[in-house]
Amino acid sequence: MMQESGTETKSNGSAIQNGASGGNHLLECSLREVRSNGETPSVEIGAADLAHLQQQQALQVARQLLLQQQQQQQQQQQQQQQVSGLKSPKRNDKQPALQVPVSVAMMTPQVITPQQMQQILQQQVLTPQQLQVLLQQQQALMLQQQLQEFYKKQQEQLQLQLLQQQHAGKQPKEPQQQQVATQQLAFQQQLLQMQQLQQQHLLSLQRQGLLTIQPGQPTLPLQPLAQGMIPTELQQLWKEVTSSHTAEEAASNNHSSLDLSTTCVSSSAPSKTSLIINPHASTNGQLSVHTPKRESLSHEEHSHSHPLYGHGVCKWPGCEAVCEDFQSFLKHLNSEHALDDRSTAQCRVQMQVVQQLELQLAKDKERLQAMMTHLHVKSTEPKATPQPLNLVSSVTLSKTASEASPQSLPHTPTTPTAPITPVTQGPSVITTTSMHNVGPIRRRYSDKYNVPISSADIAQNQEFYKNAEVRPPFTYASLIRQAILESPEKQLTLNEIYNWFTRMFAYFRRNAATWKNAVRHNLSLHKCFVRVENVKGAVWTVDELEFQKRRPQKISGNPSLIKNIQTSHTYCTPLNAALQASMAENSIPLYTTASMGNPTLGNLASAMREELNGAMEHTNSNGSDSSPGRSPMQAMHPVHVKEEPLDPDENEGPLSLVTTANHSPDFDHDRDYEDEPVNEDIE
DNA sequence: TATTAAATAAACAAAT
DNA sequence: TATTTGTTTATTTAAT
Repeated sequence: MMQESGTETKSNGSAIQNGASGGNHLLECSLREVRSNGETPSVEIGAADLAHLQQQQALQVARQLLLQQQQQQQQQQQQQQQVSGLKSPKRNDKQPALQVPVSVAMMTPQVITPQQMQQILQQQVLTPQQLQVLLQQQQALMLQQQLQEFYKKQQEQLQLQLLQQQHAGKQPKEPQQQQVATQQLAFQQQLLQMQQLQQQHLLSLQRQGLLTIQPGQPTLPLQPLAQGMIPTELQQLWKEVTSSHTAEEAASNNHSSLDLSTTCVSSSAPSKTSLIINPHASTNGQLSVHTPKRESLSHEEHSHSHPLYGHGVCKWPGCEAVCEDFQSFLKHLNSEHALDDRSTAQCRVQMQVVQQLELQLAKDKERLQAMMTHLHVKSTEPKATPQPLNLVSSVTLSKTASEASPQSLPHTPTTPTAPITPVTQGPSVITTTSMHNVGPIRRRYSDKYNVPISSADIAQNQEFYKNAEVRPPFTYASLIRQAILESPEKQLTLNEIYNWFTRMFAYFRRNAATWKNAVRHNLSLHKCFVRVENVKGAVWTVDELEFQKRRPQKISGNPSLIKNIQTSHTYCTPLNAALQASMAENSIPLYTTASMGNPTLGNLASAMREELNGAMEHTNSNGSDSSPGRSPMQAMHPVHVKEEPLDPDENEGPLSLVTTANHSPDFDHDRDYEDEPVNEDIE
């Protein structure tokens, strides 16, 4: 099982390399896709033959396009020398389109002439961000134009072929037209993939130091990316972008360019819109939010924390020249990485690198989302396995499962733009510690301090555990406490606790005798649970002080974890805000103590506080002072944390559920499972 | 390796 | 009497 997942990860991680070297595979995949989608059995020529033919044609045409493009560029250069500023008014037309989301600008696609571009650059009316947007737009436009041209030719050829077929086989027309469309799609895919492969190949070569891009190389594979602009313009653009910004700005800059360029390449889905700059890119906020900062720009003064300079080394890709100080670095930068074709090409390569990474990340995110959704859905389906579903094994299986079974989730291609934040990898639900659990689970889940828990996780996890028969990674004590704290009066009868368990966790809808016994055992065992005689019987309450006494488990060997904890500790207030926002986002009713007497958010905060306190105690444990009360959290909810020696009985282990189970929409409707006989099926 | 916490199982008693 | 509730002990497992 682990091996499976391991290899999965591995193959994912090396996707870029695979992409670089496995071009045929990619093409085959796309062709297979196309075939499966649009195969028309009535055509005499085999689909494979056609595809092969088309592939060759596509290659030829692509080569022609490259040559034409170079010729065009030369012509443009000549024109540029002849004409000056004739079309300069368009510059003003273009500017607002840049400030507006890119997609708007793309609605009236216009290729800016090199002259215009030069003027824009010279007069510096645009911010570097805008310039880069412009750059991307131009590339996309040119690419689109060329593709259109390409499609025209392909269509002509196809029609010729089809005519021949008609004469030969008298096939009905409709399927053939469909085929034409399908083939066009295939061509589009092929061309894009070819470009992608070219770039990847070049990238890998360059990375290995096997290739140095020389200016003016006639068949430079990078050329297609720089379509529509002469290298000098690109360089100027890039100079604007790179030299006039702080590291931070440069980072966001990169990001925007990345989004845009990603769109050009990420068109594995053969849609025309994929050639247009993705609206998603403009919604990232990077593009429109930026305000012009030209006034304050003096290039060298800006920040010695140059993104291309660090630890005395030039971080230009493939350079690593040692520069003693920032000044020498700047000299080096200007001399070695001046505005030439090589630097420009390297910039493009870097952009490709980033965009590939982004692409990969997006894919993996989508995959994760699908996995989560799959598990969620799966749990509602009749299950073949009598054993409680093990989360990790499910996750491990989910990929193969989703691949194998068509009934698995609908993949949503629009996921990247969906409001659902992809679940943050790591500490939340899926923990490697929950492995191997089959049947009675003895495993303890010590991910108690694997905070921070993202609010999205919380919402998702809650629903997840509600529907998936996955054992929650929380101790019984934590769960019981949570159940009690969620109740309006902070007290529950045993039966109500049972009901909460079954309501909130699908896992506890079976093996009732076992877990109920455990619940009772925990209630009796832990001092933090206080039995109170009531009119209608006995109820259980939580003694928070006792609960706080629990000895937190040690955090060891994961500084990043501790760091995270500290971070979230510090920013717990924003965290709460984010939490609310997220819950609103996810349409989860937000119960507050004030509004409904339900302490959901308060509990959540307190739960987090507890976890954080515990964590902080331990991060400070080498010192004498655990000082748990000084945190902002504590300021909000002053709870003392005793530091006396602890009774093992009071120790509580893995927690952090509190956050999970808190936002149940039907959270205070005890009726859900109240009268239902709990499945006592398997014993 | 020893210790500890948690899960699990089970015996038992009291209350319902 | 049967079931539920509550307590306690023992054992196993995993983490530290």
